[in-house]
Amino acid sequence: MTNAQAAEILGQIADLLDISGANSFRIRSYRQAAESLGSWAEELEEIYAAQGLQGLRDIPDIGKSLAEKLEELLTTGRISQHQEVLAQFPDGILQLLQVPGLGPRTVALIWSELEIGDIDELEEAAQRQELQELPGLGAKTEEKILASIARYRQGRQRALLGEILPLGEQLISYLRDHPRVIAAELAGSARRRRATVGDLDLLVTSEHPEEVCRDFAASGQLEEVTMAGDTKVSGLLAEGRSVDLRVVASESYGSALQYFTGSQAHSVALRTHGQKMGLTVNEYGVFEQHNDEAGQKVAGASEEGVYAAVGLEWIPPELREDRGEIEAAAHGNLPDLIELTDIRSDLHVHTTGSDGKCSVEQIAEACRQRGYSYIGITDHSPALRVAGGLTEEEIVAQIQEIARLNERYREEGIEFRILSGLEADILTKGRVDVPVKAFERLDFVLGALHQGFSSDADKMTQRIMQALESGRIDILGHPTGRLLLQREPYGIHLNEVIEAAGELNVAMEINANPHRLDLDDVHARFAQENGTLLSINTDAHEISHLDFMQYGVYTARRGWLEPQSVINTWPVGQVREWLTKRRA
DNA sequence: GCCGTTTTCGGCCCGACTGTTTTCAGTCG
Repeated sequence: MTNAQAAEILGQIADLLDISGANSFRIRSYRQAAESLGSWAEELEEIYAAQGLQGLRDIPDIGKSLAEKLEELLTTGRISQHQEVLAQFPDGILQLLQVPGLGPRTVALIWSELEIGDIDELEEAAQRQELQELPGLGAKTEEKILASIARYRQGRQRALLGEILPLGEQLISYLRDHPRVIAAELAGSARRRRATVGDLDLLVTSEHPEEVCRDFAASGQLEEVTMAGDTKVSGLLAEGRSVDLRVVASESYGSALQYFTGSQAHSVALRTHGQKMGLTVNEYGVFEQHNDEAGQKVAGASEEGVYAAVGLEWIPPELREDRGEIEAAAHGNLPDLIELTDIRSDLHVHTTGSDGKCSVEQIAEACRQRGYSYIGITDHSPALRVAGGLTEEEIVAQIQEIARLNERYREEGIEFRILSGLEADILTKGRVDVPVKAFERLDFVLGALHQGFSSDADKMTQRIMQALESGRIDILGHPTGRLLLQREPYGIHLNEVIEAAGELNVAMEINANPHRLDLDDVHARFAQENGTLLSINTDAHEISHLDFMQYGVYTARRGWLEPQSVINTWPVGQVREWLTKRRA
């Protein structure tokens, strides 16, 4: 039972209680608990094993009642209340809530009146125009529901940050060029740099909002315009992504930016924090409260001003998930977050030696142009034949080639070094696929799993542990094997692995490929808190992939990482020292 | 159902938009 699975069950209870019309604050408790669990790094099973019920209660938003329900879940594999509320409705009812525009009240209505319990039935009823007969629904709502169903079926609900961020930046750049636009900024989860993004939120300030809206709607930037008002335009990109543009006045720009950046949980926490100080925070500004009446406006034009008005340092968007950032900002304890410019190297790079597209020299040169001072070449090991794994002789030959290149850099007075590495397969039983002679001459080894993903969590964990304990691995690459929106992480006891890596002085990778981002933010943070080192690498197979580094850094920032926790922000001498000490 | 700078009861973020209404409920972010 993972935390994510437990969170899913609490979320389902919340949804079902919502449909059955339960007390809204009770429902919210389940939602908040689910959210809290979803971003809690320590596994429930471990917490419960070590500290019992009290340990569960120490998790934010888990009180007596929910702790007992989680205990039931951990010991019996189910929550009886969950089964009970599930039994009240047909199986497809939760899916109905996924249709945009359909909320719990409407779902409850169509279930009680028409016994509609899944999307197919809903679509048929809408086509027969039965929905518009219901109280509170009309022909227009019915049409909207049909359109929503079509969109729901059309595709993925979220997209990779790596796909959507460039699109968003292109739109922002268009808006900034508009003569009537004073400022434009990407908001929403894209600004928070979440690994996946639902839709794009664009925020603009202008003295002539209607002109900006009109021009944006007519610009052809959007494939389809679904709503065009005087301060708001909504539409779809060719890729099917929905886009919302909002135009606000300058004096509210900071508040609006804060509000549209979210997360919702962060905004709620911020407003609650403001309330305690007698201040009302909304998207127009921060206002003094006088007996329920809105009073003097004290901030709103800039985001910094909004946070300052409620006694907080400005909080970087990546941290705005209600994971303790407000308390940290109140005490001046926000982390000194890593930045892209802190990165001095990339320690996971492929060449034509295995399955890469360019030579050692070419990729080294590209890294040098990006301002790095060293890189680590890590082609695949012999066992990974499908990816052109190097033989022992080829590894030795590559080491010699790298030595020659380094010699040339020295002669030419260029401050740049190439480290000889290997992406070694972690085989069954934890054997690390690195030939003995090669191991002695390699600067470092990045270990990774490429097969046998389906074995159970205990076995997988043991396999990784053995590999770590062998001393043959300096960095553990893409630790969970997840592929965003495609493949779940393989079942391992990740925290045990992170703790073991900390003890054995092995660095955990944040693989910066936008499909992976593995470790994720939550576990990266756990690693740093545990004193485990990290390494942000692109796993580049061609030169353009080196630009993935930004996504790794975003993930690291979302995990509260400071530069000193990340080995490839260190000078090459420090990395070499670390490697030498490790091997000793 | 959670929680405490209004601590063990009584609150719980806040506003816009839409559609179906004639004063409001539902949904969204």
